[in-house]
Amino acid sequence: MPELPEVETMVRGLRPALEGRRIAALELHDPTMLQGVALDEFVTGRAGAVVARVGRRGKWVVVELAADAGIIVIQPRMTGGFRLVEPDRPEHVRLTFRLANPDASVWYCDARRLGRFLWFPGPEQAEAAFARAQGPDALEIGRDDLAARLARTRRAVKPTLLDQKVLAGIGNIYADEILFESRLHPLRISAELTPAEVGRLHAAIRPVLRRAIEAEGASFDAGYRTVLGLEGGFLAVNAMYGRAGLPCKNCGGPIVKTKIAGLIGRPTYLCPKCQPENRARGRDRR
DNA sequence: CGGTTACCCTGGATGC
DNA sequence: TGCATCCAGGGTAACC
Repeated sequence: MPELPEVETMVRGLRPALEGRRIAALELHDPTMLQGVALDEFVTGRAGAVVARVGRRGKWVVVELAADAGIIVIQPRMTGGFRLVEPDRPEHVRLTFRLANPDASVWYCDARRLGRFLWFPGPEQAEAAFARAQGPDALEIGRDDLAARLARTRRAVKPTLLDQKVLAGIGNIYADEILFESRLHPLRISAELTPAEVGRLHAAIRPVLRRAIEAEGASFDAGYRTVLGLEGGFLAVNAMYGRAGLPCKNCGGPIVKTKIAGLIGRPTYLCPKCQPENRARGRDRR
């Protein structure tokens, strides 16, 4: 579920609960979700550590510990999220941060268990892992950098936006919002976008993500919630996702839900009129 | 290298 | 009502 705005909302909610606090114990309820470090080392080595900082890297949550206790990375993937305040222990808890003085628990919950926990002994190792998996953050990438990365591939532009190595943070919901905002068809060839089109695309990314962060993310069904268990409000104000058959906010025509090549089975929402597949004056119209 | 596909999981919604 | 099927915000590995 969580894309950049949802993860950013989680991180903002986690900071006051975790930063400066001592972890009395880490409880890992599903060891198969831990990667790259032995269960025993992960758990025993973190007991007593103090959380120095909580941050975000693309769609990953980064928990930096003080005094050489290393860096915990949590990838929520599809159904992961955190809970701070619940009347009872929430469902599907996979990792618990137990805090002392005063006693408190921060729960990581993940119905489908697709999420992953990583641990790195220091910033160098964490940086190396980030660099291996992710390009620049979608909120920070410059226009020229984006242009160069698009020029490098003949993939369709939507799969390129979803490739975390190109830029980090955009997922299936926000890719559609961004492409609509920039009036680009998701199947346009990345390397064939004109400088003006790349400019529109770049100009759309930050405002769309910022708007979603203000709304505290996008919630539907029993999926993503804030750390307080509240729904994010983005799907009440968005333009595309989940709006098949409803009027396009630009032209009033019906929004189409479809599947496109290059993505496994994920839905794509677009307005065929506002996001034409062929460039208006293109000569290679088929 | 670039691109495609299977697969990891489970719960909720939909269809018969 | 009960059961089968489909669907989902992500990411990796294997393959062509």
